[in-house]
Amino acid sequence: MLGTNQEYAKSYNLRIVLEAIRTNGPLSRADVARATRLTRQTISNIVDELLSQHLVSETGRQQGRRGTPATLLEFQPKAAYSIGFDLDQAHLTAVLMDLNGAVEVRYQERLNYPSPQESLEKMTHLTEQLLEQQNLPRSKICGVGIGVPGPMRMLDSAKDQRQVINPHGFPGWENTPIAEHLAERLDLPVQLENNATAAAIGESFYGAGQGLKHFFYVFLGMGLGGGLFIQGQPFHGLGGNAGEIGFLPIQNAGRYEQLGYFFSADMLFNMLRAQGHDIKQLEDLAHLLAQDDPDLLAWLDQAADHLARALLSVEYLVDPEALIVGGSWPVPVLEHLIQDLRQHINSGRIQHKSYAPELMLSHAGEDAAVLGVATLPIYHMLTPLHHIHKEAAPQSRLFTGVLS
Amino acid sequence: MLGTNQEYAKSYNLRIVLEAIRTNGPLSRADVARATRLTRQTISNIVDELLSQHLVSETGRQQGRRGTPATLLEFQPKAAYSIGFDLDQAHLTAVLMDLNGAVEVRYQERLNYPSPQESLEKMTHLTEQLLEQQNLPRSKICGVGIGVPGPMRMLDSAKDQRQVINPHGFPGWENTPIAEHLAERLDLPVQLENNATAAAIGESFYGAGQGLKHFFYVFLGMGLGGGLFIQGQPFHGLGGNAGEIGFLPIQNAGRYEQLGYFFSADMLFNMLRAQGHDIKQLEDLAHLLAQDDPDLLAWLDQAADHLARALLSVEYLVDPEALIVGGSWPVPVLEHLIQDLRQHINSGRIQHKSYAPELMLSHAGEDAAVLGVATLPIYHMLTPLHHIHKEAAPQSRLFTGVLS
DNA sequence: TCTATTTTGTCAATCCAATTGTCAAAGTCG
DNA sequence: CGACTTTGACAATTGGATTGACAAAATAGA
Repeated sequence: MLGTNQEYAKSYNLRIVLEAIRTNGPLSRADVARATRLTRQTISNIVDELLSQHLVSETGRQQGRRGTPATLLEFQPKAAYSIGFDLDQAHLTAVLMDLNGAVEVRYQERLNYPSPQESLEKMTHLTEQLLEQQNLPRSKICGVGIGVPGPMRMLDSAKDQRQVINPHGFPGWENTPIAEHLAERLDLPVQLENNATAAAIGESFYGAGQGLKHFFYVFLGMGLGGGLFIQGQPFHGLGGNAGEIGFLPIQNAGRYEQLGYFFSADMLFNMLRAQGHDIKQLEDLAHLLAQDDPDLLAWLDQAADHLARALLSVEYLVDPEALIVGGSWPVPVLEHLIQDLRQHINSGRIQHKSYAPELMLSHAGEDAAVLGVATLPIYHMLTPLHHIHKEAAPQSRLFTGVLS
Repeated sequence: MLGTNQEYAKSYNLRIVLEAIRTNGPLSRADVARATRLTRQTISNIVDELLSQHLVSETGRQQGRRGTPATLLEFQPKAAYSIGFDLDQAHLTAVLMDLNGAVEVRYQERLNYPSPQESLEKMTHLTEQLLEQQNLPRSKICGVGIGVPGPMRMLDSAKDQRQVINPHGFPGWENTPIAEHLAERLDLPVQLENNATAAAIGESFYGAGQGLKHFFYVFLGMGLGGGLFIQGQPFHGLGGNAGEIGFLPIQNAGRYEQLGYFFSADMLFNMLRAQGHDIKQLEDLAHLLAQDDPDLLAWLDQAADHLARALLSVEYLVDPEALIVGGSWPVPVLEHLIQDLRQHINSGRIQHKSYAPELMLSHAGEDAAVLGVATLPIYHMLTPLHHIHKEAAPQSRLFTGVLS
């Protein structure tokens, strides 16, 4: 229960102005003033600060209308960069992206259940290498995001601090404060998030979720994850497990089973191998689908049936604008699943509803997780503060003078 | 995407200070300053305004510690009153309550599917009568809340304007702008809410939900309703139907059925009457339960089984702190249902979780709906603004000078 | 008992960001 | 070409939080 003051109001306005230019730009100062209901003078002052930080630039003038031609302001995506690392049981994927989400460098390495220590080494080394290769000063990196599979534990709900716990089928990672360790080594702010939520954040910032207030994100990787977006913000719930539909108990043949059970890639691989298929990784599923393999199709259909029921619950409980399906599955397989899902959901939706959430495919493609993870520091730096009281200060390394 | 300024920051601080005193009072100015991280001087100024509006009063001094004895400030619940009307197919219930939620007058009348016109007449008349009886000037009424069963439609999501649509089994009420009509007649601000959400708001403000950030409220009346609280605020979703679990499709014997079907009081009454019981209204169920009536027990158990699955979905999707069960059922029947629910939920929760939401009974008792409805205007008047931008102005009639 | 210390709440002055008002510049409309 | 619009900056004002100082009133400890 904290009060606020001018300073916090200012940092709020700063972010609002920057966000307006970023998402609707190019805009003139007068445009921004109208959009935010602040005065032109106020916007002028704020824009001066943004210009001096090179977060926006003046690009051209708008002619054709009456009056003085307006000076157009544009967001400068190369003002800073972000690094994302996505870790799972079999890969380390890294990405360097600019503030617009454009990938400058992508790197991927196959791993075999890496330990936290090993991962830490690799991430440290990769970061230094990236900075050198791209000739970027450390001060231009606004932060590092790490994505891990599986649930997190809320350590300090005020600070939104979280830790990895019990990542499903990923031994050695229990209770590892990996973000703190990497932050110390790199002297950069590091954010940790489970890769499903990170993908949802990425989708909301750059992808299909742009502009949506409420949506649910289904993340398909080696398992099943989910992320819930409410009021334009990721929602974690009490313990940080909101949206984790992988653990959802559903009734199957009379007894309860976790929904994630029907989406275990390991189990699918074993089943397919037993049928004589040569399957090593998720990418291989695209081949099988192209051949209309009946085993895969049957598995997909059953999975869709169960998932559809969970999504119906989401629809009626949360009443969202969209259900977005993404993850590291090959895109054709995702598309097939979405078709299946659509059928199952429609047959379950009895009530004649005047509207229904849209079921759509993630824009990010198979790299949804890394892209999401890399947006974490950007999101924290740029997103408008939703609470303007005295604690809502963001921890962005860059532009602390401006955006804090 | 709106900016903010000093004025909005001030109205925010005003509410924060009042809320601190209301919920944690009595407090000294210095206490409030520490709690809000504002300066003592700022608090002094704000408190002066609250004193002049009689929203708080100075009550005694705190001795025993070092230093000047602190002047204690206390919330003044009689500074204003609120009127609530709960309408359903068979009743009109009215309540006059003070800002602490204490009921001054309660009135109930049995009705038989009243039309909007008839209800409007009755509510207008009752309001005038209440004011006269209690000798209250109109200016002391901060607003009127109306509760109706069934779903609403979001008319203007920015202004949170909503209308009744298709109330289940309540003909003549489709698309009725009842709130606007009553507001015009009474010249008072009127808020409309479905009674399940209203009950949840009441519970969060005065009852078991006090202090909880995220909870789900199950409302049992003539049908099944629900309300979702997120970040301490009622959450409506895109179309205003979030939490409406009555429409949730669940699988039963191979085909989908709406969850509300298993909670239809009309169908229960018919069934019990066919068994020879004399049942007219919900209150009569208490008798049957006291006799351990097997028909009722079986019905309750089946209902609990289905509801438990929905609540499991809530648990895993939203990760709330509590699930609260309330409504207009007799309290003993609610208690029995909760016992049943607890068993069913525990048997479904496979994952070994380190914590689980608490399943609890509403504090409000059988009047949960009216009490919740009457808190609507109070909630809107007192609750801290969550968005401090230029549109978040509250429409409270009273104290507009202060709290807007 | 007396002094040092702590704490409260107010007064006065300052600070800071948004607002108001004005105006020159630069275009379009008729 | 003159009337009108629109932009963006300058200057002065406003309003609310902050800072610093202080008197008053209590307790702790000698």
